[in-house]
Amino acid sequence: MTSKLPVYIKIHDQIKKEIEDGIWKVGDRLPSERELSETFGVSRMTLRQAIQTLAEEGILERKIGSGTYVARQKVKETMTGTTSFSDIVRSQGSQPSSQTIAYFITSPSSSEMEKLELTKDKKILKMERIRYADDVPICFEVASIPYDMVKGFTKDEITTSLYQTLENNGHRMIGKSSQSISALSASETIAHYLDLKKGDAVLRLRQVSYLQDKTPFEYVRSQYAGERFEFYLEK
Amino acid sequence: MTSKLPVYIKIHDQIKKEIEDGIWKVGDRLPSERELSETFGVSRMTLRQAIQTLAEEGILERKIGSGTYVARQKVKETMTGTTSFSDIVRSQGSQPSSQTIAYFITSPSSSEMEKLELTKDKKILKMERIRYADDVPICFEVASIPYDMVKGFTKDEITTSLYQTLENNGHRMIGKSSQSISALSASETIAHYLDLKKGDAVLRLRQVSYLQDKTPFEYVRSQYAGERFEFYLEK
DNA sequence: CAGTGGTCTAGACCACAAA
DNA sequence: TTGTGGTCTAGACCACTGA
Repeated sequence: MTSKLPVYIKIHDQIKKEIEDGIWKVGDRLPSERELSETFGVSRMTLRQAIQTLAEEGILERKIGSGTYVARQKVKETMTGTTSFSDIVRSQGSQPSSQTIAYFITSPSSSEMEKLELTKDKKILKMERIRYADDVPICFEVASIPYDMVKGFTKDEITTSLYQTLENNGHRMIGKSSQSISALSASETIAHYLDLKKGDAVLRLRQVSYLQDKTPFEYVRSQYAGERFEFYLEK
Repeated sequence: MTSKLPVYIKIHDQIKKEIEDGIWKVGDRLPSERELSETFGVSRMTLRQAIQTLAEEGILERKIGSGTYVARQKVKETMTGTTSFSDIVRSQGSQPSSQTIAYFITSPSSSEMEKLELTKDKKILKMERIRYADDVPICFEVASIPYDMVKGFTKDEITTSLYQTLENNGHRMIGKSSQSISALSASETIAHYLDLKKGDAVLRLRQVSYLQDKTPFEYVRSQYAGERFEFYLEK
């Protein structure tokens, strides 16, 4: 239930929703903190905490001596970035889908412990899946997530859009990610998954994603069918 | 004067300094918020603001029910997104070099006309070269540049660092670039250049670079030995 | 000038971690 | 159970903005 959430989170969610619903438009000035605190029936400090989180997310903008305004919405790109498979596929006019090969909780390997900054007593959620564009296999990926990070979420919430779930339901702020890209020849297993011949060129992407406080929350290793996929980047 | 700074900023600075001075070491638990607020002679809310900013900077780590700890420092500043081959190689502790295979002026192909936004009466400067790290071949690349853009520069100015020459000598401001990355199998020619076997996995990078006024000034197609090179990105 | 966000106080109760 | 950080209150004064 949402009723156990802190008040300032609930206020945060409501104001955010009101902006999304168009009640407040870009550039609008919100009522003053004193007015809002009265409206919501909380102290000004609590109301300020809600405004604070919204400001950190870039949704609101505070101006000393003037007021609090709805900020112009910036690139939603930051949320998904260069590696959201679904968005890339959709932007090319195809339909993304995926098949989950494995989904289980286990202990972290040494590289997972290092990348996710975990101790060996922690558990991770591990997922393996094949991703498709219009039913053509494009990518095989293995994702590892600290189990503590997704405890309480449904499998669907985790597999469909982890980023969105963490931000909207988990109130975690997504930060940067570091990635490395290289090429290699397909193993027999990968060739089978991606409908390739063994030895065909494959693009390997390793990605560690972090929250805004620098806590790593996802380590993904992907192999893309080289001839069927391109990464596009802008700098 | 520091005296006009908010109290919580001054407390922030002092705690940060004490950590830098080694009074608190990584993993140490700080006194509780209640103790610290008494020590500094402020309310707990004010003290919490100081702790808050330090936590956001990753200097401190809070643990509910346990205490506040000095976080392990994770610096590793963002390696800027520049896909400068020389910089990447140097950052990995190797020595970059290159061998020019071809360097000539010609008419643009249709894809070059499109990417560089040229008409067919314009000329381009075309360069082919192999790039090395510590004398190991890493990459074969073909670069196309509108000839008007580099008229008057020496061959050395163009091949050594085109970006620097354009900015310093040409007074052109470099802007964004768009890139695509995919994987393919090495052709016989590429295999020869990069000391690979035909069919080995190769990373292909296509890059169009623009000035700040959106004028394209370089179109580069590179093929990297897949097993010898990785791209690192930060988003 | 009046109104705004920024800072600060001195309390309080809660959920959680560790002993 | 004790102590911790997390949340929350009902005030207060400040520096700044804009009319």
